[in-house]
Amino acid sequence: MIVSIDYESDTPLYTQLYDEIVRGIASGRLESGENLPSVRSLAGDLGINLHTVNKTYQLLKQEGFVHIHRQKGAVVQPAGSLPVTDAFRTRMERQLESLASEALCRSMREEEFLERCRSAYRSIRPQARDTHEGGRER
Amino acid sequence: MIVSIDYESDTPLYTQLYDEIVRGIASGRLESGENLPSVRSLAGDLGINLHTVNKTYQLLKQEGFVHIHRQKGAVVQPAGSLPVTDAFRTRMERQLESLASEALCRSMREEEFLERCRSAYRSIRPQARDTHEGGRER
DNA sequence: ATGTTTGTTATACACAAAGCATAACAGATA
DNA sequence: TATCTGTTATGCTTTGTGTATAACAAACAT
Repeated sequence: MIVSIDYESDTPLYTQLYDEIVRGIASGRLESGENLPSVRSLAGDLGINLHTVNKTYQLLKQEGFVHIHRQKGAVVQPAGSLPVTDAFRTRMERQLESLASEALCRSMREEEFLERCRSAYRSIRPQARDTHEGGRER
Repeated sequence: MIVSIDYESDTPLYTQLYDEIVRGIASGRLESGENLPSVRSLAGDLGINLHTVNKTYQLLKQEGFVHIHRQKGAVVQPAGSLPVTDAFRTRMERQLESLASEALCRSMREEEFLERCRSAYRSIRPQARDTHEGGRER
């Protein structure tokens, strides 16, 4: 698993790490049942503190993306096992409306806005044709 | 102009204020050439410090949403005057991919994802039919 | 001219978040 | 038993957020 961290970014390290792992799960690069590296080894590879990685893992556990067993480490949950919660819906709506507002201020038309949304979605799983229920990976 | 601030939110006050004003401009509720309230009066109305409002105005000025003249205060720039910068494109792409990743993990299909994007866009300007070039407001 | 309102700048302070360092504990495994 | 795992506990520094107070300069109304 390759993760890249940007120390210049203004987004916290644990948030960057969280986003990258969620993306990995969504893309299928991190398969269900796979083990994430231990907090110590990942922290060592990235050159950051163990607690920063641990904070990321706690968030992932809290959101249901991984389960954590002692000694086995963090294991990726099946992608379809997570529901679309109200909290996620609300957060998504808020972020989208914020983006749409700025896009409108820059006179980006609905077409282009939606095209960018579509290409963002497809950039995560370029190979997926219709992957909603079954969970067929490859 | 009505702005609501949530003190319980984890997003900073100046960011909330920024988002609300940008939304106001995008929606047309804040028209081009209109004056924003002074930093002191808005701070007074919201019950927050003048510097917090000033920080928001500085951000808005920096991004080109308003111009600031002494004594006249902050005036809203015409909505079409802002270009789609590379910085905005990059930020939009990053946020969309992050949202799409989580949506995919929750097995939200492309249809629903795009439908939510569309409804977010339209919720900003419910009346706009095709407002791309001319800047016809009403 | 004078006083008021405007944005602007400068300090200082309190509080929380982020990140790091170090250490220790408990469970699982070889 | 030794080693790896996640976990918890302190302590510390740096940065971001928000407030408080004060002062300055430009524009405007009287």
